[in-house]
Amino acid sequence: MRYSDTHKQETRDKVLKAAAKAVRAKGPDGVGVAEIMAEAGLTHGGFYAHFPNKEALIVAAIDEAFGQSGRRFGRATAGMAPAQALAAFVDFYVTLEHRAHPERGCPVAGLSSDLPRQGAPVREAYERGVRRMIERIAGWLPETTPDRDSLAASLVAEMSGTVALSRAISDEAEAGRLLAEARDRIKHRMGIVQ
Amino acid sequence: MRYSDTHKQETRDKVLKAAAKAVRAKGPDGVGVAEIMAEAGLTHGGFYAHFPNKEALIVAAIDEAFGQSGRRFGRATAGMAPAQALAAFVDFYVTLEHRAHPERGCPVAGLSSDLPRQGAPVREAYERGVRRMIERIAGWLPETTPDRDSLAASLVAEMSGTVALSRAISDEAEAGRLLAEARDRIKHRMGIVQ
DNA sequence: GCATTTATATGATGCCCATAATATTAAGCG
DNA sequence: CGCTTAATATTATGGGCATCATATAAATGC
Repeated sequence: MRYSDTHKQETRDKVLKAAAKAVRAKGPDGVGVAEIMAEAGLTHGGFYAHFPNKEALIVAAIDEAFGQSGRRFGRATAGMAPAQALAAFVDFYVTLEHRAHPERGCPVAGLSSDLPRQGAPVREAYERGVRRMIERIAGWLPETTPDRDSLAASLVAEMSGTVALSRAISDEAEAGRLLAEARDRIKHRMGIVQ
Repeated sequence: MRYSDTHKQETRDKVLKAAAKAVRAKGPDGVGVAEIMAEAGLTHGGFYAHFPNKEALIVAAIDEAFGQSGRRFGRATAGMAPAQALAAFVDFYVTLEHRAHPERGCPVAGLSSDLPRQGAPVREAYERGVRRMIERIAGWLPETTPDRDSLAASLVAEMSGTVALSRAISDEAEAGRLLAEARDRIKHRMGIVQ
């Protein structure tokens, strides 16, 4: 059927958003084409009209996932001075909310161990996203900070590692304490002594 | 065929070791029973004489993997005073060598994003291992440290997060710099200012 | 040295997956 | 208004997987 000019684009977008969610929830290999299409309200047959193969979808989904969580963090820190933005970022990232929702969370926290096993195109998409995240944080650090990129990478490692670790702790209250203490330590390390 | 009394035990052990390796290399869902049995020099049929099902093998493999890397770290820090052991641990963990070999590395760095998707028994095995690792590190921290367990957890998060992050950086030299800088920062944070 | 026993092998079943070929459907042009 | 065309659905194919039933083989006890 010949749909409106924008229809295919809209469908592609729905598929992509479903994939970005599913990929974070179940990992690139844990999710199926048919499942994603169903989530988007379609059947699996039409998939290849939108993407050449599953890997291309995963690449696009990783980009989309980084884009989504980037925008989300952007909103949480909009209009703030660098130091405030940093603190707000930590308070937004290192939380029980983030622990509970990998499907809409940061791919670095949710996909770190899956990615090394993926093919080169997927790994490259992930690496691009990681770099963007490190640069964003580096930009918030005082210009006088020695080795800003290195500190930013270290902060990304600690924040994502903390959220990942908190997901291994089954007791929610205990995980909450772990996250709260980590927030304090991280902000302290950033030079934000509150 | 009736083998010597210890033969079945030995076979189980070979299967388990193959699984501990494979699970870290490919993730719990990325590895197949047949593949593991082949790695152990057997065919898939005999598997169910050793384990009731795949999940039971994964549980045992996670325990074994934590045990292995625990012993490995134990050897790297044997006979050292706590402060030296801590430093040696960091120098052993946060390395290109560890980045390059997930299959014999720490499960916290290599399986963090896979685990939340596993069934309860597997998650419990992982949680036990994580706790043992945190306790080991806490035991090395000075007794005067306030909140030793919390600092230990924070260090585990940063170390495992750093190794995981370094696996996303394709350029080895750049990954090497990231790891070297992280080692310094982590030891500094532990109070080991070298 | 043969029968019993038990570890491992072979082969089968049923399910899920990615991909592809073909069929169906309806929007909008003529 | 009906034909063309493009978007999506249906169905097919081939492979991989966990699990299980059955077959084979060899070491020990008699």
